[in-house]
Amino acid sequence: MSTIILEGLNERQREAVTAPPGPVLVLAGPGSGKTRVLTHRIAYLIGELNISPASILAVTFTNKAAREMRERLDKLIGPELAERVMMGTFHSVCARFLRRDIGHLDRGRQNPDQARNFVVYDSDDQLQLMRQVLKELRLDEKQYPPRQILSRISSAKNELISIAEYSRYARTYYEEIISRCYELYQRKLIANNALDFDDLLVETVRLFDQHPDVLQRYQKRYAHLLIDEYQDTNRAQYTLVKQLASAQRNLFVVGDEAQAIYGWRGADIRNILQFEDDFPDAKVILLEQNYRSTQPILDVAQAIIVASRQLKHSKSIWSERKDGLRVRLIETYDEGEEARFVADEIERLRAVSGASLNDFAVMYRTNAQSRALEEALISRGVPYRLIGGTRFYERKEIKDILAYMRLIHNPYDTVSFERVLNVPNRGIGDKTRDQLIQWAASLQIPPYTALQLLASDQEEDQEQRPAPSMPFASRQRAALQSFVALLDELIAARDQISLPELLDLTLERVNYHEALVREYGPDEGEERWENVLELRNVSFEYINFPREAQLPTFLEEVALVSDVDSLDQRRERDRDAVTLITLHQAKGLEYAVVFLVGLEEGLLPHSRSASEMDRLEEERRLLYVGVTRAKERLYLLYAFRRAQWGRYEATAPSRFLADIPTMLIERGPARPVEMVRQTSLFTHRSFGSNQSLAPGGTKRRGRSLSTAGQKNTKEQPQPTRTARFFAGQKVRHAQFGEGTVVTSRVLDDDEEVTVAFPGKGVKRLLAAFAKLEHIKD
DNA sequence: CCATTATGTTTTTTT
DNA sequence: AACATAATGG
Repeated sequence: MSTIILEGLNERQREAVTAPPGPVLVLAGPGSGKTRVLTHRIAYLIGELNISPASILAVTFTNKAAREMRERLDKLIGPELAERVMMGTFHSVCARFLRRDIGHLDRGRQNPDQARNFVVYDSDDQLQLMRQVLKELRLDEKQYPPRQILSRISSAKNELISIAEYSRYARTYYEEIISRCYELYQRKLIANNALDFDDLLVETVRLFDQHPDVLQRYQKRYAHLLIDEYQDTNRAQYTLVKQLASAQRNLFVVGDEAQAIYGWRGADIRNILQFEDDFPDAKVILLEQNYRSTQPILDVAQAIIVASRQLKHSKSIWSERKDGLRVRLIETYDEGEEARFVADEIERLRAVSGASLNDFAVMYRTNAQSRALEEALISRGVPYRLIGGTRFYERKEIKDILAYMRLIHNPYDTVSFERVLNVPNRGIGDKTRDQLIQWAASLQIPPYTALQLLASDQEEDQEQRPAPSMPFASRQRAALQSFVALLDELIAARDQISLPELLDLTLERVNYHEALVREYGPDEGEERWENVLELRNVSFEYINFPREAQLPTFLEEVALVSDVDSLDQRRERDRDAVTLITLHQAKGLEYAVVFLVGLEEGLLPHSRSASEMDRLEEERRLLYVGVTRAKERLYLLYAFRRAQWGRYEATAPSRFLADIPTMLIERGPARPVEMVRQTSLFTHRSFGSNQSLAPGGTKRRGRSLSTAGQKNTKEQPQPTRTARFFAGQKVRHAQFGEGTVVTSRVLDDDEEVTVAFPGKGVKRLLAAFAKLEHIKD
């Protein structure tokens, strides 16, 4: 056995890495060396079992994870072998399969070669297309918000529900409308030779389903599958995995149900919970040792997660780093003070410990929360990097140029066509555009073909009046003709020059720099131009591809690579800066110091998730993910009031905070006294004391966070029985010894008590059953 | 057709 | 508060 493959792995990790081929489920707690296990597993398959790297397919959730895995594998087995392993996200892997085989599907049957040149629509493109759909169906956008319809269609696709099925099961009028939109939307996608994100998965599943011979080929080719973040797979992804794995059953999946946070986009936690039902002979391995965080941080994480009701595999994570700083809980007046606290604390810690700014991250639920933080950091001159937000590839100027590129690649793409038609302003207004579309529709040809017709017609009978079927005044005609001339020139140049040259030619021909300055003024115009130049830089990375492959490859990667892992960020990596990031994006990352801000009702849990149990539990897991990102220090923050849509609203601390035993937390106004505002203290105290009555009418004071944690007005169901246990009380359990009550819930005939036992962890018990006893202080 | 103004909407999270 | 779309007037 080559030692390097197993070096530095613990017993469990080794067991996972060296498990015989066949179904394997690795339940990996946060920080338990999951990526390590995956990479070493691949190395083991190649190095020990002599499996060809080309027959291994590793699927990750983000491009970033894929890249990281590849880098680590490089070091382990060398780049020659590593690069032959197929790695990528579900979406990018499917895109590659379809690039090759989409011709087998009916949508591509007529012209397989053209079908393979499909473009991938991002959410913005989808929106534009849906607008076209609504317009055509004469539906009011107010009544049927395109986003909402898209989200319903997306859910349907994620569940592999076809148009036929959807319309068959449509029960309400609204569903009926959606099914009609679904149908036309899909027809338009095909007409534009486009696939949306969901289609990448759905069409691949369909391909495998309808063409067993094709499936068989892929099954043979990829004899060993490894899937990361299995808890976040949706129905389509799950089906795909089963299809590919069903022949050889060499399926190695890694996941953690406690970190499932993508239910809102169709991920189904049951996929991981039922793995053993799907593969009864599966080997199941638990990775519980955490190498990232100190025990005090893990205690808080554990307290949050055990209060959940849904988790099946009880994992309890632990660390050898028993001592560490207690987690701090900070209340501030508003988001401004919250941000200033964070900025000050970063500066303070940096001064005393000499830590690098890269060691700090601030995490939040919604992107909008980054603003206050940015302001505070800017005012102190602390460099930061904002992950997500308006992504690079979603910026208008970038999308405009990309739309030109896509149109050059595929002039029948109507979404790009309409986007670019009057960018920059060339005198083709809404009316002219609609006329063109109408006219094209009446001839049953794509707008681009209609334009070509217009242009050729001009040449043939010059001086003639426009044919009656062409409803354009001469000025409009001229504008349209010059547009099509431009487009045709660029298309003609496409295969003659390199991608960067093509980009430059486009920018020059549309005078884009000048247009930006004209539209946005010199300052913002230049800033946006910088972004365009950035895109130009990216284009140089494709210069070594064969000429005709440069543009398609570029477009593909741009469509599937989000900013989290974009080239933009790659260059950023060595910059010393604080990271601002959403909780979702933070999954898989780690930082020495983490600030979790905005831990308030309505934000975490988010108000749109509060109504349903499953979504609420997902919010809890999101907090769990955030907490477990921290290696050394963790700060939990909430504000007394927060501005939303330009208006301040009083807030209540997140209910999840009430699940953390007080003794695990250090509460702290770690700010100078003069910063504490009288109003804040006063109002807050009265706010809190209103709430200090427990449901049963007994006072619960001080020791529990839950005193501050309850919402004031909302209906608290009145229990029929009075609670015997309250937060902060000391209790004794026969097996676990002495502990402190965290929360208690009265059930029909018993009481469910959550108790923190020092050294034993946090347990949920039924009071009568567990024979809990009170202890006098 | 375009610039200005009025009005409405947004914020959940992402491949 | 910030941004996008719709309405209005030049």
